[in-house]
Amino acid sequence: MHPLPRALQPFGPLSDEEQRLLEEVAVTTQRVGADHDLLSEGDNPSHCLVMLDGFACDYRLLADGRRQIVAFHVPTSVCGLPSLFLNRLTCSTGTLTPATVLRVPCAAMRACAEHSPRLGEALWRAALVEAAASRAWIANIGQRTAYQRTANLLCELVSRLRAAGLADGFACPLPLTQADLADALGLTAVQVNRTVQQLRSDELILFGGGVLAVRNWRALRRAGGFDPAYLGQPAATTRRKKAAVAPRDARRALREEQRVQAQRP
Amino acid sequence: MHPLPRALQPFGPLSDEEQRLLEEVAVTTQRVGADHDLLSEGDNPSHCLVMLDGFACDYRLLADGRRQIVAFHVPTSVCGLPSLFLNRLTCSTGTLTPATVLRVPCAAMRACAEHSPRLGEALWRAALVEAAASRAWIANIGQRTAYQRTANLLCELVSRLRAAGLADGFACPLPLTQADLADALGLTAVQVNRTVQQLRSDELILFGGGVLAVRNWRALRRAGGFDPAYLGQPAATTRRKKAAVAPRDARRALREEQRVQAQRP
DNA sequence: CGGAATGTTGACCACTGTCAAGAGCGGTGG
DNA sequence: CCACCGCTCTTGACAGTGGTCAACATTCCG
Repeated sequence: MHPLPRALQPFGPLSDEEQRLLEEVAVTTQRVGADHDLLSEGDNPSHCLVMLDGFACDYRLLADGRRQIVAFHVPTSVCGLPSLFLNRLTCSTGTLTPATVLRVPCAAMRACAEHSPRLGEALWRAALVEAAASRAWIANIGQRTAYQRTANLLCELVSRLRAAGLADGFACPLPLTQADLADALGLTAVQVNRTVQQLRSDELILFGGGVLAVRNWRALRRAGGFDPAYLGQPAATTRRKKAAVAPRDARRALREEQRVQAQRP
Repeated sequence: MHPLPRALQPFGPLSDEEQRLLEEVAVTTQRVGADHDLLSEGDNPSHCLVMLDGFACDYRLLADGRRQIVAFHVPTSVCGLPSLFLNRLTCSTGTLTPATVLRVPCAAMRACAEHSPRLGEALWRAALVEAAASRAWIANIGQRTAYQRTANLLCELVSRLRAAGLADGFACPLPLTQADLADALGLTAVQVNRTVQQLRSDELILFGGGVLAVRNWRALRRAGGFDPAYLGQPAATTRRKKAAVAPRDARRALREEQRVQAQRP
């Protein structure tokens, strides 16, 4: 199947005609090397992109040169959706490995969306799922320890690579350096190194040579508190119904409970 | 002006007819108390919301009861855009103070967007600006110290409240507890307390009694490395053109430069 | 065969979390 | 009117996660 309709398919079924429409829109591909900026903060790009091959990320550079990666792009990901309707990007997109991308003119993409509502909805869902992932990313960095964070991120990457059909079971290509992971996790490369070693010695993963293999998926998920719901994939497990308690009360009750249990012995 | 068109106006000019359309769609308001969930993770709500009065936030609860706030909603904010096209929310929205909200049926909102492309684009921009804010939030939490983070968040809040017309110069209502800020910043309440005190003693802010007053806007902005571009507001200052250097090279060069400077004395 | 990028390790320490207690303040009910 | 209660803010002591710095090992590539 053509890469553009395939990239949007997870976000809503498309008719044959809609697929053909998309195929006509996206015709130019581009090969770029590693560490190459595909989209730059402040630009007003005329194209958005589909990753055909290679890995990329969205990142923001701080004044002191530190880099925060805010999203990863794996093959089949659509990048640059903000440029469809905003005239100034607020974060950059760069490759992490050599990559091949499909360039899709924004104007044509918008025209398609206006012409076919279902296609427009698919684009909406793609953007909203990405936004949901960002919010999950915030919670990951804001609340979890290095070990938990790393486990969680690896879970996300494996899930997405599996969904993209790039994994062999729970093993997948993951040509990211530990420094890349560090910039994504808000940690230093040294700390990521130690954390990865611990994940290895806990027999949760194998990671090296551009390949990640999960040895114990359940344990890795639990370690990272990973819930795939935000990826837009149907949850594999049954969701437990949340108690209908006001949030602050719930937390208070929980703390109370823990205090009581602590007094128990 | 009616609150719904006013909420969307910053994201694209609307014709009189489009404004009237929106007024007809949004007719029911709702008063709720503090700490009340407006939208819950896992739900498929039939309405999205416009904040008329009061403060709210989007948050995710972790398994251990910790809360990460991923976005604040101030009066005039639109909440719940994801429910327009996703059938399962992945984060909750709850009030932080008593609040009044306008309930907008999702189906009607979608119909409006389909009927009027300009209106649809305004919705797109609203969602994309929110997504951009999430990414900035990630960078804030991932890379900055408590002091910088807090300064940055306060800058964002003041900017948005000013844009909403709720500020008097650089003073604005901000009825958030230090615990709320802590949950937003990925810090503890104790640490936020100490940080706020430092911001006060540095004569950057006054904060208390539900009011925030910025005493030194430039210094606060510098302290937080705040760049308002992502809020969709035209940047107040001239943007400096970024050097056309590959990111990794740029960082390497920067580190090199710092090392050299460190050797200087 | 070098040289650069990446991964690994150790020593040290600072920022931030944790725990605990107390102060101030406003609301509520007797 | 006052006492009480809960929430928020504040402060101190202490601990620990993770950062910094620096060196070395290893792999990859031209």
